[in-house]
Amino acid sequence: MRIVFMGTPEYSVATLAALKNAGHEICAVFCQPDKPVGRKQILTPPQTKVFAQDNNIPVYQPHSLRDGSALEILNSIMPDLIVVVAYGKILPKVILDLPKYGCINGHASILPKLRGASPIQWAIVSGEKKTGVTVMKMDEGMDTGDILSVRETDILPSDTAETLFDRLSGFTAELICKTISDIENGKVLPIKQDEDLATYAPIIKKEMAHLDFSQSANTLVNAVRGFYPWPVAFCFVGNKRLKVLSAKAVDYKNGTIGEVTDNRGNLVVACGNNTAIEFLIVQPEGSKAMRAADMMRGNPIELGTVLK
RNA sequence: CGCGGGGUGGAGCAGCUGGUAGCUCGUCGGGCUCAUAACCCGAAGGUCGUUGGUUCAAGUCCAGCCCCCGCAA
Repeated sequence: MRIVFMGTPEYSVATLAALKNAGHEICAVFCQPDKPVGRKQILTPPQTKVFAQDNNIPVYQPHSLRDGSALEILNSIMPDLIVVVAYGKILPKVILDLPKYGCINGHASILPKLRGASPIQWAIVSGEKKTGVTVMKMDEGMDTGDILSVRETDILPSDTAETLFDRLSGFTAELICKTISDIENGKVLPIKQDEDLATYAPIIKKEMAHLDFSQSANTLVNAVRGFYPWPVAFCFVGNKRLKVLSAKAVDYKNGTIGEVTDNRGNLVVACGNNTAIEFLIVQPEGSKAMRAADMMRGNPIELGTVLK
């Protein structure tokens, strides 16, 4: 099949590679423009662009899909299908309608749950027991298209957004390829989404990862897992930021909300509902990540200190 | 020139007013104990990021360079 692929980050690359390996003709890759990254603001190309260039696939990075030039390009390509995975832009109707088989999207949740930009993180943060990927026929709404196929996976206690990204990235690649062959064979059965069950996973802002110790320890642990490796859950010790990369719920002994109740060899903080959380891996401002016990050795936090 | 913290034995840190390095932990050996993130004794392990400078003498002052990190974007 003649396919145009739209996707930007590392997460999308697995699908792009799988499509190519499946023998499809990737006519073009669309991705976001190169962006300045990090402290040095080094202009960095998206991972899908790197892959495309390595494989001699034409790359387009339009700032907008609505100014006509993208449509012009697509018209000249006349793809059979457009595959979208984590592209980061809304496709206008004229583009949705252009390919013979329309546009399909791999979304990292079991729709209609967790529509939106950050379904993987929110699945963990909100304490879901399972999640998955959905391939849908795109329409004009945000992740509202008819469902073509689904694959589920359990969220393990050891999962973080990082591990889940990994797993779902692979699932998406497999499911997209399978769904495409089903489309070719006329075997797909589009299913409408139940609007009443829809939930949303908004784009994540750093402030959302600010730990609120009035919540219960399990909720906070979920935040730590879901916001890893970005933006990383954090709190403040005095006026110093402390990132929490790994934590677990432990038995509550005493202490008011946010109070350090154990600082001997480990770091335990009292949380809401008479729960307590132990920080395992932390990163003090200006330092690298380290075990909490190590930090306490060189920079102990006194018992009774209240973290915010 | 966006703001800021930092590079010291395996880990985390101290060493701010210059005179060859200290703390907590870990490691190794030994002891004590029913037992312990317990305690006691002993040991190994550091060209103090790098280059140059000031000085009788620099981890400690000065200049340049490299690297790591928080914020901001």
